[in-house]
Formats: sequence, structure tokens, C-alpha cells
Amino acid sequence: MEYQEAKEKFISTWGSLGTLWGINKAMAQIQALLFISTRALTAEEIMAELQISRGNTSMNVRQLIDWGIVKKELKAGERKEYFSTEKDVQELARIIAEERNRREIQPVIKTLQEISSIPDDGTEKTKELIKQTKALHDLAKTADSLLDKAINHKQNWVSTALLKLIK
Amino acid sequence: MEYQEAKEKFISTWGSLGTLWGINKAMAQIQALLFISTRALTAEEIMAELQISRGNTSMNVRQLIDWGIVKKELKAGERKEYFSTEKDVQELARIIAEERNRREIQPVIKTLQEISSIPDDGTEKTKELIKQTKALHDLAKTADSLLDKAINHKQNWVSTALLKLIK
DNA sequence: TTAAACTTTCAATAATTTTTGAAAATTAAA
DNA sequence: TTTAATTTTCAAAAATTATTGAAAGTTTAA
Repeated sequence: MEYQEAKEKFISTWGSLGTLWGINKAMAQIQALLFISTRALTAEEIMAELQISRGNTSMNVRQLIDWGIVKKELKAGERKEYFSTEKDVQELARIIAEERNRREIQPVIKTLQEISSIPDDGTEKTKELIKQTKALHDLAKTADSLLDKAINHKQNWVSTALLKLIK
Repeated sequence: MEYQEAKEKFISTWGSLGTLWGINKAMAQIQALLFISTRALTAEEIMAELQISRGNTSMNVRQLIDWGIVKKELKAGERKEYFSTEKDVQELARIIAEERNRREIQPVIKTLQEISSIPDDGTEKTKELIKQTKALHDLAKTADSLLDKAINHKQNWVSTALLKLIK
């Protein structure tokens, strides 16, 4: 396998993996392209490399910026914008964990809290609903604390967690 | 909020959360329904509760069984099948982590391994591709070990991991 | 056997999500 | 200003994914 093939394979693998962290294919592919690029790229270059439209590029780059994964770079004397991604995998993992937590886990915790707090009317089905949503709420809160630790623990948190778990 | 509203809210919240663990809405809703049910349900009952078709029910229940989250129960003297889900949240989390790892993380690790092993032709772009995919591969392997620990550590692994991380 | 009860399959349809591309908006140099 | 370079927006189209429902398949009891 030589460079071009490996590059395409990486971009397509990373793209289809997007769903795993809750983003769409184009967004993941743009990030992948920037991740292995030796320099910041323009919208034009991204479009050409990934064969996607201008609008698609613009929207997805913006989303990546919203996620805090991609940054705009302005070059002196140049009109167009250049884009680059976070290159450190640990930091990338940290940002993604933080965003997913904020966007998806927190709202669910809130809802589970509400549901598990309904009045116990004494029926078996109500007791079961309360018991099960409480259990999920507890699990989610624990996972949340774990994630929060990870998020605020800048360097190498996955390894750290692993090392401690092994002991 | 009384029972019926809370129940509907739970099913719909859990359903839309399906994407977070990589399954579709109907599949997540069926699991949610069984999770708060006080007894095993028939396909007929699932269809009626969730207002979905027979085919949809059949296919999604089968997928839940493939995931190892739902079990068939046969009642003596009855022709139809009853379905129930794993009720313990810790075990549920464990099974989901195991399946996602097997289905999604393992194939990615393999691909990253292949890509990061291409010959270094000395160019900057090849060096960058190798370096970055290697870094991702290392992260994925570490996460994999962590998950593997978790998967084989039956009780309360999230809390355990958290406690150790806090120390 | 046959028939009834029930489950599965899968092509067609519907719903949802993503992508396009051209027009509008913005920005900055002339 | 005006103009040209560039980016953003968004309605329409395309692609993808989920759902239906009726026919085919399976199982068990009579």
C-alpha cells in the first residue's frame, strides 16, 4: 500500500466512523484530511480532495469549528481562510468527550432525573419505572463524573485510567 | 407528571439516544419498553404499545437478541413468544460496551494498524500520515484495553474505574 | 394430514438526513 | 464608492435509512 491509497483508506475509515462520535460523514472526512495534512488547507483544497460541494464544505467546517476541533488561520496578505485541526490525539479525544457529554449525556441525565422523581402511586408498574430510571440515572451520573475527570485531566487520561484500573 | 406521561417520555428519550450506542430508534424503544415493563411482552403487545408494524417489531427484536440484550421466553402451554430485556444496568452497559467494541472498534484498530505500517518513503506527507495514524492506533489500543478490562470486570465497573481515577 | 397461530422475510414506500449549487451576503482591495 | 474574491445560506434534489404489510414460512395441536 502506498501513500495515496493509505490516505484514501484513512479518510474513508475515519469518515464512516463519524457515527461513533455522532457526526456526519463529510464532517469526519474533513477532520481526517486535516489531521494527516502537513499544513492548513483552504475550502477550495478540501472540496477538491474530498470531491464535495462548496456548501457542504462550508457547513461542515463550521460545525467542526463549533466543536472546537478545527481552527481558522488567516495568512497575511491572503484573502482566503485556511483550516487546521487539533493534531494531538489525546486533546482531540478530550474535546470530543467533553462535547458529547455536554450535548447528549447531560440532557439525558436531566430527563432521567425528572422521570425517576414522579410520585410513587403504589402500583407495581410505577415502582418499576422509578426503580429502573433511577438505576440508569445513577449509572449516567457515574459515567458523567468519570468523563468529567477525564476532560479536566489534560494529559493522557485514557492510559492513566487504564493503569489505575489494572492495579 | 404521572405514569403514562413519564413512561412515554422515557421511551422516547431512550429511543432518540439509540444513536449514541449505534442502534436505531425502534430498537432502542423496544428495549426501553421492556426495561420498564414488569413482565415479558409478546410481539403483539410491543406493536400495540409502540405503534409499529409487525415486521419492524420482528426485525428489531431479533437484532436486540443478536446483541444479547433481549431474551425469548416460552410459556408452557402458550404458542407465542415473550420477550424480556436484561434488567441490570451494569450488565447492560457491559454488554453494550462489549458489542460496540467488537463491532466497531476492533475493525478500526486493524485498519489503523495497516495504514500506519506503510513504507516510509521519506516524504513529509508520508511521515505525517504514519505518525498520526500511529498515534490514533495507540489511543485506540489503550481504549480497547480499558474497555476489555471493563467488559471482564462484572460488577459495577464504571464506579470502580471512577473511584480509582479519583484517588 | 390439515389448519390455525404465529413469525419471518423482503420489495415497495416513507421518512430522514445529507448534499448540491446558485443566489445572497460579506469582506477587503482598488 | 465599485468591484472582485470569498464565504454563507437555504430550497431543492439525491442518497440513505427505517418502516410497512402482505406473502411465505414455521410450528404445533387436532
